[in-house]
Amino acid sequence: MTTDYKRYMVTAALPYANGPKHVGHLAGAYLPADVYVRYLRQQGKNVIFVSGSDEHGTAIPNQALKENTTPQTIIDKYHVLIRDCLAKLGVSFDIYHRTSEPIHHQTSQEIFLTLYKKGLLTEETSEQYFDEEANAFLADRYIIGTCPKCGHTNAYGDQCEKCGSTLSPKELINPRSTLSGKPPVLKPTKHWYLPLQQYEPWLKEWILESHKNDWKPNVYGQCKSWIDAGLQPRAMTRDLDWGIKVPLPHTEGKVLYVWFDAPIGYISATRALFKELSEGKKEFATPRSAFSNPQVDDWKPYWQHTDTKLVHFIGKDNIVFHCLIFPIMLHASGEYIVPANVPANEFMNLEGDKMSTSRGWSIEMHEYLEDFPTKPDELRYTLLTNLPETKDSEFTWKDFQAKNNNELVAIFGNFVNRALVLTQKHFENRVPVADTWQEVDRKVIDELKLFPERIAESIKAYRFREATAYLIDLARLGNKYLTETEPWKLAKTDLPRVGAVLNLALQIAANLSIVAEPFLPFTSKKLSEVLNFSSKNWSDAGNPSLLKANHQLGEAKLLFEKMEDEVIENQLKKLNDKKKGMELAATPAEPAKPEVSFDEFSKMDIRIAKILKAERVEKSKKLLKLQVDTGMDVRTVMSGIAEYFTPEEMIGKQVTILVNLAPRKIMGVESQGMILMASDKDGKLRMLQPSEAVAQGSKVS
RNA sequence: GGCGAGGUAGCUCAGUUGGUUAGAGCAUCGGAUUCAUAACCCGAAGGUCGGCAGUUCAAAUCUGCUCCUCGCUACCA
Repeated sequence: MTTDYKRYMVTAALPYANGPKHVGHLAGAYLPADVYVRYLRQQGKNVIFVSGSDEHGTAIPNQALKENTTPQTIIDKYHVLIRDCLAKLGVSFDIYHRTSEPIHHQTSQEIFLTLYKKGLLTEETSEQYFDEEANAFLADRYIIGTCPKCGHTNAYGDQCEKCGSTLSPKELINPRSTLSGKPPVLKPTKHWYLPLQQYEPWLKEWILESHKNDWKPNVYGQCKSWIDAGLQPRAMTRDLDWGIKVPLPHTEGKVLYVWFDAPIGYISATRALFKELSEGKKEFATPRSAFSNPQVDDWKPYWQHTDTKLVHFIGKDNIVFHCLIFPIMLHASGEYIVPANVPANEFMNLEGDKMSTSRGWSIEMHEYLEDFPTKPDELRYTLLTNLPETKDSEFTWKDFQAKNNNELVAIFGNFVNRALVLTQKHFENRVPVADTWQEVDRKVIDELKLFPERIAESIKAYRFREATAYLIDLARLGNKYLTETEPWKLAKTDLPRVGAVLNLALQIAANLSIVAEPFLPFTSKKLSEVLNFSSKNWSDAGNPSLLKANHQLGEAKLLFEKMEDEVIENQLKKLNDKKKGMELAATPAEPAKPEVSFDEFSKMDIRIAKILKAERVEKSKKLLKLQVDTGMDVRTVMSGIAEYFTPEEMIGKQVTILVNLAPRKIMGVESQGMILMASDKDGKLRMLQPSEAVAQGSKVS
């Protein structure tokens, strides 16, 4: 795949504006994308890098409910927060847009209409929950009920926050509307579907055949899995009042599915970039390249010409949308190109556990920036050396400290400092003359010349961790050179030779300032100032005579500072405190279910029973088959508790059972009753037992 | 249960057209050095490449089975 591309269109996943984003998101998409793009710019390539806030979908109004405010307030708040954090961390978008902007609504509707007019969307009427009192279809989030997976009584229709399962409203037990509190009714509603299965042959050809070798195994594997499983028509519209209106008549209360419009946000952002450039505005745009005489329609080549290389940087949770659904949309429209690659990363864990904003186990970007406002590169470096490129990786604060102290300070910073201090001491802070090169110098120069290509190869192959390691290796080369030539000793006897050595050491430093730019842009800039050398052109890298003799150097300063144990201990403490805080905050009792009468309650016959036998159920992860003595009889109950209890520990236990629940066949076995369990906030189940043993069949009332 | 991705040195991770003593960084130990933020530089030690079987002259790498982790998905609570 060495096609000569005329331009590059690089996207980083649109962060969902329902909350702050953590460093796992950075490691997943934004940092690798930024390194890639910065490198391309240094190569003088024509490249545009876009992202923006994803502001539609059910979770936004959901979050608004939680924060007791409006969806608009939510997106305004998090759009600004995320945008500013990414900027402070050096992520160099040409534009950071947002999907609530009119131009995005327009673009999304255009693409929807293109598909519609080509007859590529199918109309289907299905049964959706409707609140008769509020006279509205209920979005998934407006339906609450008992989670079928963990028994949580206030699960949302799209997701159970207790166990994290993705749900559909119809799966909920005892659904009720959050608008009226009443049970909703099923009512037919019309939606437009994209028949994904029709594109299977194309997907097989495009991904399974032509990208077998150049896409990452994790990405390719997941695509194959989905394709092999058989694709289904997917609804492109929803009954919802928050989002982009469906551009067809008689569709009040219907919007485009958030996953339809979100990736289109990349296109809208590119459009917005050229619109602003052509009008001389910079509302969202922060162009990093000079665009000569930009026109409104200049976005088109980036999305429509086959000599453009389109690359999506995302986390693994987005693979199906970026590799299958969005490409199908683009392909089906007949007007757009599809991505050349989607180098999705896996997830980054934190201190041995999964990162999660809601559980408080995370390092949010804004939190890091508050505590380390002058250290964006230190975070970039730690993340880059440990990106989850092939499998989930792990961030620890101790590792952060070690990488900072042992690599950035001791190798990179120290090398530059050594060269500068010696130059100040012996040559009045000017680049000394290098008369002749000796054997040792020539060897170092030969090695130096290899670095830019080596680093570039890794970047081009999306191996950013490896590329970052090569960067440090260049500083290592410098340290080794100084140690071998020992200029501080020669200073007493052979000053011209010292000059030659320091000249070359400074040339290495200048090279570092160029090749470090994609990875450590702030350090690169600082180093440039110290050296009074500004070129960032990649083509200059590898050159051993970037700095002319007698060139005046700038004021020396340390590039990095050591991090003490205390700083790290504070962060660990902070992390644990935050987690505890979140657990407490999550504890408040959930709102009660709708009132029931005594008669309704007394219909339920709840008893204490003893478990006589318990066994696992073949082919089921969650079910135990129990024989229980109810005092009246011995019966079989299927219970979904296998993930929390072993059969052995259940035997002989007294539990609470609903005995007059209608029997139901589960996995081919008739279940006569239901074991009642207390589900903890993390979804864990606990038996409900009498405080002292009672007779089997004792009534609970 | 199905599918996908992983399981390689104390830690974090590389390593597939199968081929000589399996690599890097950090940590550890030893040496050398003092220009430098006690940093750098050199060297050593450290691995049944999850397990079992098979194909092969040769397996971390291919095949089958198996165990463990993660993700999606299914039965179900």
